[in-house]
Amino acid sequence: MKRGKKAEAAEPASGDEDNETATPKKAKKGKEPEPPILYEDHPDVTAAADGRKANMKITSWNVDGLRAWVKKKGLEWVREEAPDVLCLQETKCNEKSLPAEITSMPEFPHKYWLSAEKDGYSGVAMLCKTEPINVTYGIGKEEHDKEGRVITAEFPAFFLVTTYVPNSGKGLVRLEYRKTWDADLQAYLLGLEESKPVVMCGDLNVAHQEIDLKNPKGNKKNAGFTVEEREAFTTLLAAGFTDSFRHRYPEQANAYSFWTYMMNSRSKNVGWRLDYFLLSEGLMPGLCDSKIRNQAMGSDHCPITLFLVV
Amino acid sequence: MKRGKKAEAAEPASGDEDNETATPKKAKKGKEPEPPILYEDHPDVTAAADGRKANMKITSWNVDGLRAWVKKKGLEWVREEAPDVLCLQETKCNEKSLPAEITSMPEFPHKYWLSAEKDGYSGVAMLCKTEPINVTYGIGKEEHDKEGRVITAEFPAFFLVTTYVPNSGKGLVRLEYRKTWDADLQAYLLGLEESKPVVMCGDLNVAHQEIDLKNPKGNKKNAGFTVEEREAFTTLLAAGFTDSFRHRYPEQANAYSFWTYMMNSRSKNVGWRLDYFLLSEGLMPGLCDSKIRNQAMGSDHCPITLFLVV
DNA sequence: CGTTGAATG
DNA sequence: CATTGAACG
Repeated sequence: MKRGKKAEAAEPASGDEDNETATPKKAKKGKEPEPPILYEDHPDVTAAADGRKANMKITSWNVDGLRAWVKKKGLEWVREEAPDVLCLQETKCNEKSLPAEITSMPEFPHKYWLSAEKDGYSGVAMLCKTEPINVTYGIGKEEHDKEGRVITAEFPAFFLVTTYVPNSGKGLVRLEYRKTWDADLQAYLLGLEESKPVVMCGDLNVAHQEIDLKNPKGNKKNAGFTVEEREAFTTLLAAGFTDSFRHRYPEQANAYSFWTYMMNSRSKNVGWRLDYFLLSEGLMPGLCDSKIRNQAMGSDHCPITLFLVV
Repeated sequence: MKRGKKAEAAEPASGDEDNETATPKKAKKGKEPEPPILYEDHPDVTAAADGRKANMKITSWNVDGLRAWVKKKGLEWVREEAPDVLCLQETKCNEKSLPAEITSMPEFPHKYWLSAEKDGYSGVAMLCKTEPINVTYGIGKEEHDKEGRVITAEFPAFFLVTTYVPNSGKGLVRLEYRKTWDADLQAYLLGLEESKPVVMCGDLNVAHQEIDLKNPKGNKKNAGFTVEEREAFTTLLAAGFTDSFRHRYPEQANAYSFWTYMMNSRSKNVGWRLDYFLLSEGLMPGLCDSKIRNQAMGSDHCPITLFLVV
């Protein structure tokens, strides 16, 4: 496996995780600038606790419109990052309209696309350096599958599932649908796990705990931070999945992967952590690092990257 | 009255109109570049045949979206042109969304806006240096007036009507409505004329004769060059109006005011003359010049300018 | 605030 | 080909 420059320059894991996970002193006055996000300054950890080197680098990014994101040089960042697998959400692009810059990308000879019935809505993609054993689309329920939200790739040691979870909408108009989705997705993942461990990544459209968004108090009635969405996430973790970022950085505040375009939220780091890598129990010993690439621009989400040994 | 630099630099009318109206030799081979449009190189004529100097300069422009046109520096051209009255069509903007650049323009202290019921559709405006005696909106028929297509300003010596005539649509789906419109507009104009002569300007959405568009043969079934639209225009002229440009330049070919954005039509001068100043009989002795400003960019139409003595 | 297709021209 | 508001986020 080839890895990107940053990964190759990184030192192996060395017991310095305590520093990385230290919570910076919280600014008490509302208008003061937030403390820097220290974990981002740390080099990627590319070996597991047992010393094995990562052999799988996976990046996930909600691109909020693939065509605009390509124009904004999203692919140049991807080339630098050089993951083995690139998972994209909210492509909003059917296969016939894909820009040549991405369909012809030689770094990823194996490309999988899924779009919604409705044009310009939802849509996910997975691009791979090495060919998966098998690739499937959707989760086997027409109600969900017409929205183009899930691609599953089977690799020798695990399933990789990328998903764009339905937004519950303004006024929570789609929260009921979302609850059906959450139950059906969990059932799907547990089904997969009967044969192999699973990595699930993507825009899960929920901030799990108060630490996962800037303004928890004001958002308890808003899509992405309702009790229902948060509890479904808790239930999924209880069923055997681990939130890899939070596992690595249990106390890290101000670490977000989404900022609304409105009100200059990103420059003020008023954000949400909505993008995740969840890992089955069996994969946890191989977890090297789980990072949020909050400097990468081109969407209202930033990419996240997982380093894994399998 | 203040006039623009170009107008003040122009010599008075001097009997050289024959040169201005000479038809350039027509290129016979289809792919050869069209001859230059000679009349455009001539200075504006700012006096009438009887020697009186123009005291009214009126510009009309279909801006195809006022907000985009402002961003494309349409107003800078207007400042250079410095007309006494500026008539705009297809503003596609309700009054609350007007850019400050135009609502605050000191050159035109008197501004009149009309938009369609449907947002982002149709809409006309009239901006004046001096205040009209009276201004009215529409032509008194609800069916037409909800589309925001006519503003009438009464000046001491004449009515000025600016209009955006309904397009008959792809497949002529709206030709029947257009025929109603053409009849009703003519009735409206003749009603005005009973008290004062009339100048009507705007996007009339018809090329009158074969000379008025590049490809007459191919457009006989298309909106803007159907027999019905052309005959309605002929009927209007027969009722006492004169096409001021064609009167001044009776043989001038390749003189267009509209080019579709498609197929690089403008760079090839594959266009239509759709924008007009029509004058009542009584105003004809005061006609100085009627020009097509085909160098002005910012829309798929270019502006036209009338010089008049009243 | 920003992306997308639909309507309109 | 270009502008606009609607849907969605």
